[in-house]
Amino acid sequence: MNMPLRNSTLFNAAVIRKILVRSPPSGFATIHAPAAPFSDSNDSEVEDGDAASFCVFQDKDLLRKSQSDGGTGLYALDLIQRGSLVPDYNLYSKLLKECTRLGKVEQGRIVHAHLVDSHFLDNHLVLQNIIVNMYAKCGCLDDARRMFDEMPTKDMVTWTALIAGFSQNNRPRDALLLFPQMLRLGFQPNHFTLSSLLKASGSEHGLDPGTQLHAFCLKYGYQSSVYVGSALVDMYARCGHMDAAQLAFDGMPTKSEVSWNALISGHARKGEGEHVLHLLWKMQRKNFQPTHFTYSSVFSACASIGALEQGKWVHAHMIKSGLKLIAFIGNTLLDMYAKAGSIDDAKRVFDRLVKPDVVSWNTMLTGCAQHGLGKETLDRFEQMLRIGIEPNEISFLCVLTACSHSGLLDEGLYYFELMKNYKVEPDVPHYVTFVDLLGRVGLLDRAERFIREMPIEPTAAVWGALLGACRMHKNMELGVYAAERAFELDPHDSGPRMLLSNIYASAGRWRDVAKVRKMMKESGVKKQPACSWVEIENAVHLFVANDETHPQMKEIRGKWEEISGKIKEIGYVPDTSHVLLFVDQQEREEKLQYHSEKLALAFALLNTPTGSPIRIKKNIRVCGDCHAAIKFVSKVVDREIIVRDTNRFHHFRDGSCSCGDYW
DNA sequence: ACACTCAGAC
Repeated sequence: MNMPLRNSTLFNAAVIRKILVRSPPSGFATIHAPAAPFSDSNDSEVEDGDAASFCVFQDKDLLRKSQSDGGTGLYALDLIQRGSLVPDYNLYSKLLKECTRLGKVEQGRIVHAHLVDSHFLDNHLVLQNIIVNMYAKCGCLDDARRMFDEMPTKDMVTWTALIAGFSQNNRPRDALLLFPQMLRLGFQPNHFTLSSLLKASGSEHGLDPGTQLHAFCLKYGYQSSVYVGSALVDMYARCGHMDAAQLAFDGMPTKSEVSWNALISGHARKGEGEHVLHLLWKMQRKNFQPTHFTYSSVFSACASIGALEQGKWVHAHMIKSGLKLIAFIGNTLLDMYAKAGSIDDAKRVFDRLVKPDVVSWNTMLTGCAQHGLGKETLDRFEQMLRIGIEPNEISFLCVLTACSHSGLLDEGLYYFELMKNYKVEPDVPHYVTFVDLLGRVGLLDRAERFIREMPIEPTAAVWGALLGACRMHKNMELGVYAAERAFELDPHDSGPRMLLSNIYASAGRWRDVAKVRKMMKESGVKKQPACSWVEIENAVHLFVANDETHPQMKEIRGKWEEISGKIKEIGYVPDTSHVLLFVDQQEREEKLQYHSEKLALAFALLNTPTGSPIRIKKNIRVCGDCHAAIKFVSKVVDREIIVRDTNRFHHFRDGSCSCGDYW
């Protein structure tokens, strides 16, 4: 007799029996009615599943009664147990499928136990498969595996259910390892299996498994399946091979929204905002409706290039299309507004989320921290704890970043300690941020000691943080030491060398500057070219230092000269220590004048209405001279100027900056 | 009768 789980320790039989034989809940009349089905809500992510699960009961009366136990169907099981409801395959499978859909494993376990007890499961491959699938979908992979192992006969569905479980629950290795086993036993993968396996082979292990699977698909002709095709597109995109992804996409005989989304999200991950917007437009022209996935990718693409206007436009488009603002997409929308420079819009989106999750909170915290709202970040974090949202490592990283950006030493110390209470292990980024905090407030020696006493090996980034602090406080000796440590650990990063040459430059040690530059050249380290961009009327304009190529360059230079004259009148003195060149004072000043952010600013002043805020994005940190200049400009033109650099936002208004000259 | 592909915070 085949009773896979009868004696397994998976279930506490006593407990289950107790639940099964308990008397039906009383007082139906006092049970409050479920939420009105048509209540107006922005967020429809509220599980409507409880209502749906009632449909397993044909009997209206039974349906109403079953609501009393939350619609889980336990009441039905009671009836089965008492013999007043005769179970059949249909009822069992519907119950199990509902449990799967709603993620209610505990209820599913009870149904499972019941099936075991009643011997209904014996030799019933299909039901067994449904159970494997239920555990796998609910993330109980050990249970799924156990069930799988105990099944004397399996078919492709069994294998696929387990493989899909692993690949959907972030265990790609386990999914891929099943493939050879399956082949060895003579099972031939079909398009169900292959799409799951392809999903599991995105990036993590390089291109190898993916291409092998691709060969498999070709051999058996499965590449024409929409599922397999989309999974192929996604796999190549995740491995960073967008050309191969495009090829796979073009080769699909029939496409779906999912195929488009896989392609779009690939480009979005690469930060190719323009192209993503182009694809969104193209997708619609081909009569495919953008879905939540599509918009989510598009918003994150807009976030990465800081395209606020285009993002807003897409947002409006989404609203018009009738898609609701569910948490799924709300988080990326929130992130887009925060990253594109409008923290107020971000807050508005956050306030409208009905069920903000950890990710929503973290996104909001990051936004506040990056906009220099240190106190607010901490307040929100405390609020999050009060509400009972469990903070994770990213939450703490946000909090530490906020402390660092706002120079809140005591708070930083407190939260670093607090991590223990929430069983969050500090990782490299936390150490980097903490060193940054100590360094900024001038505790350089303490920062160094902290690095030495770290329980994990410091990385180049950790030393880099100390180096940055040394630059700020002009401590050359320690700076050089930190730079050397950083070089050792990561010879390919140009960051530490740039910082070091900055330190030398600000001390006027031009010889050393030259030495570092020579080193960089010899080791083949390439400095990332600095650029700034502004978005004006749905177009992004990009500038590099001393740019000559922009069609409006003459006017731009003219504008800057005019502004530059005005700010000098009210006290701006060019700080030429940021120009690392062996040139005379005059020439240095000239080079400085046309840093990319200044060009972008002049361009924006020329092309935007008076009084409107100006948003500039930059791919490296804003230099000290530009920072000083922009402060004066904000006063002279009486406008808010928002600059996003790699780390944070600077809000310039009326001659000062939100970062408190501290970045 | 059961199984598959597409978002997000650092």
